[in-house]
Amino acid sequence: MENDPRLSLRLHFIQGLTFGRGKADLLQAISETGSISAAGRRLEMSYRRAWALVEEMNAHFRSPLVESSRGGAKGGGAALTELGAAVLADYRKLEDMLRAAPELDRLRNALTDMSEQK
Amino acid sequence: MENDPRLSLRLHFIQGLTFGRGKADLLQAISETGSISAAGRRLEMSYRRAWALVEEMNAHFRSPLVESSRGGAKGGGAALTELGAAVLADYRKLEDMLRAAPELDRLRNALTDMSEQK
DNA sequence: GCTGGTTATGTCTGGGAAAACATATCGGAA
DNA sequence: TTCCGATATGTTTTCCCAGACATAACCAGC
Repeated sequence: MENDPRLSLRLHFIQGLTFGRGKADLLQAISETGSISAAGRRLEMSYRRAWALVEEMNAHFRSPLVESSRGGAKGGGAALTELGAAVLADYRKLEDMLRAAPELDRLRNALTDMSEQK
Repeated sequence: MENDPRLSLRLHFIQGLTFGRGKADLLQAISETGSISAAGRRLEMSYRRAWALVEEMNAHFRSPLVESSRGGAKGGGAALTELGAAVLADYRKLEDMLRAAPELDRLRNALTDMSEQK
């Protein structure tokens, strides 16, 4: 009952900001692991990249989606802000809505059957 | 009543196939102009690119979305197949559904106000 | 048998994004 | 005061895709 690997939804707003499955999964992984680096490992992306995505999100939203702290016993950590959690939830809602749409099934059925291809 | 320039929806299926605003607009332009090259001009993309997109779509769907003919008085032309029209219509439906969703408004409102930026 | 506009492809190259690599910094705990 | 794991960035390298350019094939009509 994990996320449907066959589909992802990318929203493209003006001025180049996009928000899609990658950022949503990253937010979720951060909220579940408590750190950017652990989230990066889970999603098999470099810390560099995960951090860059977080920075991009924080910059494009009215207030940060992720807040982080350095140092300490565990080296630091990160967590979703209230807005971060809300954005993630809204995105998942849109995903669910899409997944439930009959038009999506029709589109899928129109695709070539890839089950036997590499 | 034109398409919302602030938003675009990209569906990403397995094996690298994506279907988003660009391909949808191209299909629509082909159906309205009757040729790939005219559609490309309208959308300000090279014929090379427009044709490549058509080829990609035709390859990934069970049957072609666009059928074309060469030569003749007008040099040739292209038109949507029944499936092509159906795919386009379904995609627009999904767009509309998304646009009407309250979650999308919430996401937009959470973005930084870009009205005063370059 | 030319003409013209279109479809259909091949090739080359520059730029930009992603990955790889490298540090610097932080601070609680032991 | 040393250590560790995490945050925070700078720099370099790789690589792929987009666009530019070029050319062939097609065919109704004149």
